[in-house]
Amino acid sequence: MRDAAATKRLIEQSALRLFAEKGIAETTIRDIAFAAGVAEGTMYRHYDSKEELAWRLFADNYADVGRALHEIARAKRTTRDKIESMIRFFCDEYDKDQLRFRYLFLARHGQMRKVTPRMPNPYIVFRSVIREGMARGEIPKEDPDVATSMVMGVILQVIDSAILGQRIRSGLHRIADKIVAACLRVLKA
Amino acid sequence: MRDAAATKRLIEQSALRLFAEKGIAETTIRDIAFAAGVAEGTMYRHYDSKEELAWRLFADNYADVGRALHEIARAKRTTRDKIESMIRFFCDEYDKDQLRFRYLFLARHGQMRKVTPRMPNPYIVFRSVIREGMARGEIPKEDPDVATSMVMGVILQVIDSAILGQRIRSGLHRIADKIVAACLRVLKA
Amino acid sequence: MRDAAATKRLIEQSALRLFAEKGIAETTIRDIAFAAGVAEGTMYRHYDSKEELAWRLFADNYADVGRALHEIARAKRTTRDKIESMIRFFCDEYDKDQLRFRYLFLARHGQMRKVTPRMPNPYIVFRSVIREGMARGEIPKEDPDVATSMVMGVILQVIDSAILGQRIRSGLHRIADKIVAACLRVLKA
Amino acid sequence: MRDAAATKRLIEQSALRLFAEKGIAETTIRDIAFAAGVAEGTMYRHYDSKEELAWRLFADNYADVGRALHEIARAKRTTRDKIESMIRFFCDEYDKDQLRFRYLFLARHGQMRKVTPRMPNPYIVFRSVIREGMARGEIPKEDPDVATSMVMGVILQVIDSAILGQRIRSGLHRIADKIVAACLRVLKA
DNA sequence: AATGAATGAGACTTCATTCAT
DNA sequence: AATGAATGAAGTCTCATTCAT
Repeated sequence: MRDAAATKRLIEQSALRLFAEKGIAETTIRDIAFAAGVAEGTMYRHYDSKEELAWRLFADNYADVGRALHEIARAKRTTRDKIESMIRFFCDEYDKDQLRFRYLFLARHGQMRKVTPRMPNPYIVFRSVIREGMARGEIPKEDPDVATSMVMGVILQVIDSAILGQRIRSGLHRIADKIVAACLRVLKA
Repeated sequence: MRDAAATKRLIEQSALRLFAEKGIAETTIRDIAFAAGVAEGTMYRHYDSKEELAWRLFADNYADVGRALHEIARAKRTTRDKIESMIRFFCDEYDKDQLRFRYLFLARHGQMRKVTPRMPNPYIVFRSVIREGMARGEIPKEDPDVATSMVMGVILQVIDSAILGQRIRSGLHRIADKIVAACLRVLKA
Repeated sequence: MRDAAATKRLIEQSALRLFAEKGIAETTIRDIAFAAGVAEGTMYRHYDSKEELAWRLFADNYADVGRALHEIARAKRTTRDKIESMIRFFCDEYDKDQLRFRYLFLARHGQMRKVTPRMPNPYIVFRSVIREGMARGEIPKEDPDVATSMVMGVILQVIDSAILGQRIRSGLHRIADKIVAACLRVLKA
Repeated sequence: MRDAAATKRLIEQSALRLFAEKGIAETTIRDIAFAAGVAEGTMYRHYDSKEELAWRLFADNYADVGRALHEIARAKRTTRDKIESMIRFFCDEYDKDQLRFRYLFLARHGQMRKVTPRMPNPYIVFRSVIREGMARGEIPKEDPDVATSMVMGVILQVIDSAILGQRIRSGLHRIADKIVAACLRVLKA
């Protein structure tokens, strides 16, 4: 037997890269197959459709990040420490695997409507940390969704600039401190 | 002979709405024509292609926002006032015409690579205001691109949450104060 | 404008012929388009899918035959006359337009499950004539579905032999008398 | 090494059922393999292609019926007895194994062109019985192909109604008498 | 200036068949 | 003898674009 799992992984890697670079609609099955070095029909042994492939790539990675953030937050005591380690995680992951983030960003608007509240979710994790911080008095009370959005905005937009523009070129670890500090100021933590 | 300008406007409105709601690739010429109440071929009287239509809709709106921000910034003296009025402008505009912003957001990743540095550009305006503030000593010095990204992140992500999730439902004018304050804290202004 | 109705008719004629000659599954859209002298995409302006085309071709012709039989039966008084004129109609129509019948026969097993009881239906017309004859005492009573099936069998199988084998070559009008007589014997009318 | 013959039988049973229920073109190798509980490639150990499988399933069953009818006809003296026992055989077989008949019916139009005159053939058997009856003066003379078609029509259409519609639900043995009587009337035997 | 029927390239997808194991 | 992953030809269908009216 050939190794089906290896082939699947190959397809996923190629698809993730092409989707992230060109967009989902702009990437054809043929592109993916060619990049993965398999036949066009091979994808369909692993996914029902291109749409499903795009969704799985989004959902799995999105949930993975959500789960990882959850663990990270649990491992720390204070809200400040939680926020800090979560942000550092983002920066590290981005540095390690830009494509993954690039894809999550790009696909966000299109795939978000399929996200169910049940799925592990980075936004939710951030919000619960912030809410808890407010409840404990470590952060001044205010609308948690607004606060969460602003904090995530700081992080994500820096990443976005790194992705999109040639604005930010260096690895994010070099500016992680600044991001952390800015976020804490946003929260008045 | 009918009023060509009116037809064009009709097409643009319909296209903007559909692009913003479903995405560019997911919207067909037929969809647009049907929504505008014109024939399928009519768009080609006014634009060379669907791609050009999407681009013009993006570029014109993007430049409009850039120009408006530029004017607003010029009208104020201090960096704090500039930032504040620019953010209020964003919030007001979003409240007035969500579709336009939704489209600018959605199309961003796909169209951004075509943006030339020459075009009036919201990011550039923000950055020059921030740079100037640093030069004048109103804001502590640091990497202006990082600072600009963080500030824009705060604003844009709040809008994004308003667009995407059911996180933020009210008009943005109600939370404009908070956004302004947070941005100023980010800048330590 | 080009004449859409004429194009549609062209497509239908070509499709009917090819379906009847080769079978539905064995006929490709390309075959149909080529035979009709139009582009492959043109069919889709008139039908949503090949399946729908096959169904419409079946359902419309099937209902047409049903309606015609209904009129023919109404125009006669006695059961014998009704049966006779219906059978002659079958023979005449087959002689005039073999393809139509060939297709109805061929597609029967595949399409029949989609036939709703509401549609005009040759079988139903025959059965109601036979039932009425039984009620009036012109035909001995028995299970009307069995009687109807047997009568239709006589007619249809002769047509089938004409279609399939090279068993029966002449026009059916030459043996219409025999078919009529046999059917009346079957019914003991 | 497993029992190849058993595997083959399993494949044939599954294929016959699926072909009869859904049609040949609508049944995939994967469907058959799944139903038979074997791997997709296994069919190719026993048949060269799906087409061959469909053909063998048709031809073997068709010839079997032809051979059986031949034996049955030989065992009787008078034409009436021959016809009667042949029809009862049809009814019994249908009651015993509907799938087989269903498949023979369904595949008829598609496979018939491959039938060679050499093969044992139900139609031929019927015709020779009828011809012989005419020669012996037991049946009035007329075109034997027309007569054969009409007789087979009576039988087959009753079976068809049993297959297709919900017209005839009971076992055919209950109406075998009626079918026999009707066929003899058709032949004026 | 507009229409909308027609086009046809190219996308997605299916599936009979092959082949390494 | 069987497996099931992989193939790739061939099919269906979409849709931006063209063009006769």
